[in-house]
Amino acid sequence: MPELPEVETVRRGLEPVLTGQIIETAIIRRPNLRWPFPERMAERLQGQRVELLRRRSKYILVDLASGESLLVHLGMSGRILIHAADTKRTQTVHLLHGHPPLEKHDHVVLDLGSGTRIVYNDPRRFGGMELLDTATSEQHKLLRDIGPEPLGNAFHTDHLASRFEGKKSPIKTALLDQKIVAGLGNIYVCEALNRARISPLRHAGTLCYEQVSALVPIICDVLSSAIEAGGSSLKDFRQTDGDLGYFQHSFRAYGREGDRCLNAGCAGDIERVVQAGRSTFYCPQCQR
DNA sequence: CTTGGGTCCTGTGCGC
DNA sequence: TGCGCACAGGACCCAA
Repeated sequence: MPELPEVETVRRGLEPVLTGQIIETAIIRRPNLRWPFPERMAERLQGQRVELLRRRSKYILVDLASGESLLVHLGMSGRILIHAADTKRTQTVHLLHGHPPLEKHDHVVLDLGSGTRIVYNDPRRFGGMELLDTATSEQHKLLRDIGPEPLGNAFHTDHLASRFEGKKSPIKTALLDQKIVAGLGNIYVCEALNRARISPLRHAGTLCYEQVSALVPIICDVLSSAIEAGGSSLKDFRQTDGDLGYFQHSFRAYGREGDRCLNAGCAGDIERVVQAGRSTFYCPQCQR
């Protein structure tokens, strides 16, 4: 599910309610997600003050006063929802903070000093959590090999061109490779390639410098626009307040099989092919 | 080293 | 109505 824009949307939703707050209680309701939860995770979270919320690629990092950071990945179906303390319900139902009952797949719950409750829900459990040292977080196994942030200064034509040089795999696959550039997933790769009019089937090494140069700002634009729209909601994704993202209304390729290509002057139709086991949507007419 | 395929897991929607 | 299958936003691991 969540690619960089969705993860950034979640980070921005959490930032104002988590920053400066104390995690009073951490409830961990199963032993693992994709991998086991860290040793004594609840104890290491409880009583900690949240200093900062960061994002690296598709990971959210919650920096704690202890010098550790909670790393969270949402996998395909992960969701984080914020439940504000409900004083009205607290009075009428005599609950501590009036939170609704937990649901299926609510795996981790953080109760804050403010009474706000943060709930991590993930039906498919492809997500994961880790606790790592804040100071050396960039060197952690999960983060150290990840390529530059696409919205940062290190992502530029020279970088991408050198990573594509001699590469035999299709550019679609190359852009999904987190070691080349961080945060892109199936949707935004399809969208960026359609807008750049580059075929997803092209071997990455065959792009000329001018094409790479055109692609870089298109990737930035697609991601920035999607963040502004609160991400894309296909089925599961929700912002932290439960709202839908709405960038899916701006899709020009993803999920539009059989529909007309929206690129200026193009009369082609979007087709679906499978690459490396994943659907690719593109216009064979204008994407070359 | 690179590359492609299988795998983890649950839910939904479709054709029959 | 019910069943089986395909498919879903990710990414690790391993064989070739």
